[in-house]
Formats: sequence, C-alpha cells, structure tokens
Amino acid sequence: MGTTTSPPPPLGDADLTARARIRDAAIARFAADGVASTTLRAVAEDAGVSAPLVVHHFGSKDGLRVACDHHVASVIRTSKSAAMTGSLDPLAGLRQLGQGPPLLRYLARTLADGSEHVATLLDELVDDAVGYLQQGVEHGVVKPTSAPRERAVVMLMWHFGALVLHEHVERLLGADLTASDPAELLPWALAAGEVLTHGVITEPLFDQMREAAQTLAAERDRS
Amino acid sequence: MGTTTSPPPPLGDADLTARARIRDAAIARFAADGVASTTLRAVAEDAGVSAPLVVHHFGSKDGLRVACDHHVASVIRTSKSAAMTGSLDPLAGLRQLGQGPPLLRYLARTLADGSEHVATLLDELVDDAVGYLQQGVEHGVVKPTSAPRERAVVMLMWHFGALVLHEHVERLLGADLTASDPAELLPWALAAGEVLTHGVITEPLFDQMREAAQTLAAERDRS
DNA sequence: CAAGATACTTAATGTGCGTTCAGTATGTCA
DNA sequence: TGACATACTGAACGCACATTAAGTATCTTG
Repeated sequence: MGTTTSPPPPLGDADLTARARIRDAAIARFAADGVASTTLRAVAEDAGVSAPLVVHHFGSKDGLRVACDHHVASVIRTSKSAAMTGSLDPLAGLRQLGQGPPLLRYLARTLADGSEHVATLLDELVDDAVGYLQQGVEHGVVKPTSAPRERAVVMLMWHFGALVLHEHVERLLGADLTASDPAELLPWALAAGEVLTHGVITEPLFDQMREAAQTLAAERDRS
Repeated sequence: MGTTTSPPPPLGDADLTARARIRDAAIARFAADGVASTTLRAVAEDAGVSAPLVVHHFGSKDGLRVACDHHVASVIRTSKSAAMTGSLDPLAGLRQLGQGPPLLRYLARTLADGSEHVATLLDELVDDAVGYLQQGVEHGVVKPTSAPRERAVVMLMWHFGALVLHEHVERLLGADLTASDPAELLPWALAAGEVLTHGVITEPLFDQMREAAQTLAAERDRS
C-alpha cells in the first residue's frame, strides 16, 4: 500500500470522520466566541480541513449551525435519560459528557442567542425537571409545591442563566460551572445549596409580595 | 426663519444631540442582536444619520461599543444609589429606567458576551447586593447567612442569568423580565419568591451535599 | 477495468462590512 | 469679513467573509 496519506477510518463507521471533526470544532468555536463571530475558516482550520469542505458537508454556515443544534440536542436527549438519579441538579447527568466538545457551553451560548431547536430542547428539559422534582418530592429530598411547573422553570432558568454567566461566576467565586469535575463547582454548589435549602427571604416579606400581587391583579381586572 | 432644515438643538445642551441618538440606537441594537451581528449602517439608520458620522463621533465600532458600556454603567451607577429601599430585588431600582434605551437587555447581553467594563460594573453590583442583603437582615426581611458574599453572588447570577434568558422565560412562563411594569413579571416573581422563601431541597439532602464536599476536599488535600 | 459517486483541494467570485476621502454647510471667533 | 473648527454627507476603498467553480484523488460498484 502506498501510505503517503493517512488512511481515513472506515466510512460507515460511527465518528471521527471529517464531518464529525468539523461539527465538533464548530461546537467548540460557537460555544467560545458565539456564532456570529466565528468564521468558517477558523472552524475548518481547527478541524484540519479546508473551508469549502465545510459547506460541502453542511450546505452553508447556517446549515452547520443547525447541525450543531441537532447534535447537541441529540446527545443531551440520550445522555439525560441514562443515569439520572433523584439528584438535585437537573444537569447532573449532562455534566458527565464533559469529554469531547463543550456541549454545556454551547447550549448556554445558543440559549442566550436564541435558536429554535435549542428552545424546544429547553422545553423538554423543563418537562423533565418537573418529573425529577416530583420524584425528589416522593423521596423526601425535595419540598412539595403548589406550582411544580413554575418552580421547575425558575430553577432551570437559574441553572442555565448562571451557566451563561459562568465566566463571571469563575471570577467572583472561583467555581467553574462548565467543568465536569464536581470539585470545581464546589464553592458555587455550597452557596446555592444553602439558599435552596433555607431560602433567603422571610415569610412576612413573601406575604407582602403576594398581597402586592393581588392588588396588582385587582387593578388589572378593573380596567 | 428659513426652516428648510430642522434647527439642531442648542449644542452645549445635555442630550438629544446626534451623538446621543447614535449611542442610544446602538444600545438598542446591541441589546437586541448582539454586537457582532449589528452593523454600523443599521445603527446609523436608526439614529437618522449616515454611517461615517458614527465613526466620526466614536472613532470606530469598538469605540462605540465602549461608549455604550460606559454610558450604561454610568446610568446604572447613578440610578441605583437613588431610591434603593430594603427590597428583595437588587434590580428594583434599575427597572425604573425602563424608558429610553433597553439598558437591562444591553447589560444582560454584554454580560454574556464578556466585556471588561461591564464585568467591573457587575463586581460593584455584587458589593452593593451584599450591603442590601445585610440591610434586609437587619430589617428582618432577609434571613442571615454565614457566607454573605457567596450568597449575594449566587442571587445576582440567578437574577442576571434569568434576564439573559428572558426570551425563554417569556415563552415558558409568560413573564417579561425586561419590562418596567411589575405586573409583567408577576408569574416569575411569585414562583421565584416561593423558592426564595421556603427553599426547594430538604435538610438531609443538603447535609449529604456538605458531606460529599468534605470528602472531596479531603481527597484533594491528600494529593 | 471502466464508470460513476464521494471527499477533498486550490483558486476565484461577489458581497457586505468598517472605514477613509473629499467635500459642503454651519457655526464661532478675531 | 476672513480664517478656522465642527457636524455631516455621498462616494469610494480595501478587506474578510461565505460561497462557487473547477479540478484531483480515492472509494464503490458493475
């Protein structure tokens, strides 16, 4: 065999083909710099291919972006169903997939920039979170609530919102929310855990809030 | 008077000059589309001027961006000190400035994209939040904590993080976090308020978390 | 081995961008 | 009035970008 060029892996095979390398490189770049600031050339270079090959495989830059959305969503969908204990962290299962491209960072970035596919993925994650929290209630580790869905939304938004701002969390607290190593997010987990266990505000203030809300709603009905 | 062209406002005056119009238009565009996806031409058109005038006033696109950072930071710094009651919401005072350009949206977007000036502004806001929470503790509306700064960071990250994801909050909960009208964020405030009052997880789970943390720290020390 | 598809390259194309140029009106000040 | 600065414009420039064109290997299939 004239082995001047390295033989590519068997074609029908799962991954590591150039197409997959491009996709992974794009996910990393999109996650780090945002979609708009990422050039096709940079992605191509990271993947060790030429720029036109990217469009050959994905049609266009937007096609590449959609493919990334689909891939991230698919990986998360499959990995979340596995090994999901009754833990507090709805992302616990997702942190496992720290190897390879930074999926969580990509998800956070895309969530902030707005994407149809990732939005529906988020909707699914909300549904899942409702289920996990319900399980937690049954196991006695999560407190019951009168508005399970609203609570799930709030907690998921807090989680992902903090993930979007992970750079600031790292600067302010020295905890890396995107790390797969749980030790890296310890300072954050302890502080957040305390709030989520004991709360921050007292009953009277909350009552006051609800009263104000009712006044607001009453005013609204009169108009 | 030959009024073929509208007479410009007196020059030494405070605002509404073309420079200010450009700045406000840029803030709105940057907030909505992100900096990278915003063209100088679009900003100029919104402000009713030509594109070269933008660079005449601000030197470059990056200069414009820096000017926006400074302006937003300055407005927030001055408005936050006024009318800041012992309220729960550290952004309560900031919501007032809903008129004019969407400062909160800009802040959230820039926080996610990363900017030096806005990062230092955030650091200041953390310091402020520590103070406000301490005031709240003294007034009996906020529960005391052993780690005030960490708690303040967590709460501010949650707040701003959710603000970054306001689009999803609106879709999932029907509440607009960027609105100045408090009625618009009622569904969110009630759900978040309940969590912040009663917590979500039970003591045993939190104890379990802390134990795991200590184990982790012990392992770390041994290496 | 012919023949077609697939993976990939370099070179070229066209467009949209930030920015610069050259010029015009409208001050301001001696 | 003349001289100079400031605010502003339309036209043009140059560059970086996504995308296309054209061509070359390599694999697949009869």
